[in-house]
Amino acid sequence: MPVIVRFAPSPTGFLHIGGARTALFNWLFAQHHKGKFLLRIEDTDRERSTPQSVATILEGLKWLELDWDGDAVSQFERFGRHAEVAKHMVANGTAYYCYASPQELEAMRAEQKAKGLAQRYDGRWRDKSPSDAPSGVKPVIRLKAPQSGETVVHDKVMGTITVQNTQLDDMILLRADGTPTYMHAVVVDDHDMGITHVIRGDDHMTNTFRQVQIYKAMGWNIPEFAHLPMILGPDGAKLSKRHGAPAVSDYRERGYLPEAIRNYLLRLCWSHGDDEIISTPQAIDWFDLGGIGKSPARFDFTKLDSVNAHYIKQSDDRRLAQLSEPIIARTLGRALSLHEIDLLTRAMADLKPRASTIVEIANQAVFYFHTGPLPIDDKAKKLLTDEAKQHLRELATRMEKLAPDSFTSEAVESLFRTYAEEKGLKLGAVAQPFRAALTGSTVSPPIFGVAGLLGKIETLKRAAAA
RNA sequence: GUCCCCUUCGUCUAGAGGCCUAGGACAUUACCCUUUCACGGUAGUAACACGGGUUCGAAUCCCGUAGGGGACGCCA
Repeated sequence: MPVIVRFAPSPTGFLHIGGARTALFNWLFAQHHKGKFLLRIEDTDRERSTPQSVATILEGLKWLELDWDGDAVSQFERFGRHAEVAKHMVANGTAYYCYASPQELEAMRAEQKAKGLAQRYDGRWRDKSPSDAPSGVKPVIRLKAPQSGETVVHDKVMGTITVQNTQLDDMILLRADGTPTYMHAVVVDDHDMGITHVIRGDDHMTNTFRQVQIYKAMGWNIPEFAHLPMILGPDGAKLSKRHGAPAVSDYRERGYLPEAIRNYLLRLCWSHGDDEIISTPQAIDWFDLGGIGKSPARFDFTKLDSVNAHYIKQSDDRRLAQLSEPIIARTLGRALSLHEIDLLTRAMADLKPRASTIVEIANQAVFYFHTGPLPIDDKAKKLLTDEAKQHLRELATRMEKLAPDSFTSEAVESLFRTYAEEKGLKLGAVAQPFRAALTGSTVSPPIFGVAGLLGKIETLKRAAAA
């Protein structure tokens, strides 16, 4: 039987990084088994669902390159089918109408809480006959859940878990307005979509018992379940806005590469021996439910940085230039010319080993593109002593003699080395002021490479301005 | 409160009763490389939550305790 999985976000906000992990695992599982990865938007909550959220979520998935099969299914649009199934359950005796008002139920729960009891629906309409129905009240449909025995779930991650049926109440399947509850809609949709494996966050773990009861009431096949442990913030609390970057789009803005996010997320709660850097094709080949751990993982931004740094080093220079250009443009207040983008691309070999995000690359690259006076930071200014400037002037005279065509990093370097040797100086004594003059900073890519890239005219201009 | 789940270095994890003197990665410390910062290389610090069992032998199996997370909506 072919594998069919789904990712089922509710469109009430952005794509959460935890949701991205769930999507990734589903996608990987489908790829591994050459099955299908479907997308279903759980938008039955009309109050909170928005089209913008749907768009944001789809955009996030696309950015992560987690392509789904077919069109995204809107759960809300299937409400007729949900009602049909609920009514069928009433007809076959596994569900019933309940006329209790929300206020009445709230009072019931308050009383249970006051008595220190578990808060559960007490089944007050379970055995009443339809003739007892008050007129003018729209009923909800509730599941007639088994009141004895136990419900067992064989989870692919958590193992076999059991709950006593006395712990579960008669949940609502269909609201008074005829729309389905989440619990009901998930089961009907998963069944109709032919979902074979339900892979989701373990906040749904205890819901699974109730969902299994619906499958059983309808006599449907129960899919396999795999519940993924939560992703926690660095402090061990549930990952949220407070931790800085809950949304997938945050990572994009901060200069992370999608393949790095995928690799990092994969390694949270899943492992393949000691392997850390795992390419996507390799991940597809290796991914299995058995490799998923049971305990929740904390999100570690530092480790993400190092994974990202790895993928940046591997990345194509042209792509990196394209990705960093908009950030440089924002700093400069103008777009880069094609010629400048070409320069940026050629600088990338020196830029990328010293950056862990695209944003860092961009920040380190800005100095190449200053056309006006170069801003020089305080540390760099201290390097430009009178003595250093004197050396720079002499060196400039020597550099003047190089033809523009032979103004290469090698040529400039050997010129500097010769000069330092003649004067009995350490290379750093002339290279550092040179760096300050060309980049305005004490930290930069190798300075002779910078000079070569900048070219004779710009290099001498900056040296003279210092 | 009731129920369900989880617990190995600071963090992510390897580990399926003897291969464990508990391995790897990130972080961290020292050194090497070096024109700066990085990259890279070498070495080091650092963990089986606690208490009982079972067993010749337990990080691994069982039972408690503690801590953490989740669920208990006409939200998803």
